[in-house]
Amino acid sequence: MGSVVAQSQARDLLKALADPLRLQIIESLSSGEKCVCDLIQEIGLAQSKISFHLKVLKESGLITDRQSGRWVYYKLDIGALNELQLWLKQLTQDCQESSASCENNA
Amino acid sequence: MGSVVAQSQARDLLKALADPLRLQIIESLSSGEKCVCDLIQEIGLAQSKISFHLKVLKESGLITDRQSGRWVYYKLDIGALNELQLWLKQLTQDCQESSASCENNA
DNA sequence: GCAACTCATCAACTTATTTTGATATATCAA
DNA sequence: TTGATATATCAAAATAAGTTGATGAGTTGC
Repeated sequence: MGSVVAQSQARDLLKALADPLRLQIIESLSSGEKCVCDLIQEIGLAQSKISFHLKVLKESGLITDRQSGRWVYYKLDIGALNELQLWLKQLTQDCQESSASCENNA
Repeated sequence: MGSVVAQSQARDLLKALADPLRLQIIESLSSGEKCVCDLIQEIGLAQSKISFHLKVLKESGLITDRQSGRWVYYKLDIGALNELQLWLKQLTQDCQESSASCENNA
């Protein structure tokens, strides 16, 4: 109901995460900052493809970049991940507050 | 790294959530169980459209349905939301464990 | 300067997703 | 049974997203 985390923000983050290749990148970056070349090697796909998805992730705010010489390093932005966590937490709370209206099949 | 929550599961949930209309439905259902007719009224869109997205959400496991007479009621499945929360939590933990490799711009 | 290297970008193409409008199925009430 | 209501489904059209291969821009070492 009274969402603290904007739906539009959550939507952008979710959309950015909703791609298998981008998830791979995200999970790879969870073990530390990497340059594009590292990601290309690790994931084993065309450079333009990786760059395309890095751009999407960057625009969503999930990752940040930093240039050093010829290399560009990317890392996760924990703030964005926290926003999403918060949004989810709210959702489950709202749900539980509204008279047992949530199923639990976990 | 050693992910407890499968990436593939997270991906399915993220993909299902990554649509503005489906997010609207999800947020609407966070205030309680609703029939399709309620959602149509609330959201103000074509029935086939709503039904289409309900199906996607149901297939992802985010919602469950129950028929009662001519009506079909949908509700959130908190278990799925918890899975996603867990996945996110792991991600941020992995990130923080790997030597301050995460940016915080929140 | 020049060549090699890292990465970004772009246009054309391919693929996936969503929307639309129509029709089908099931339930109920009369 | 008939007619109305609620929802699902489907094929076609529209839109969006991802891929590909090529080119461009900045950086470095020679």
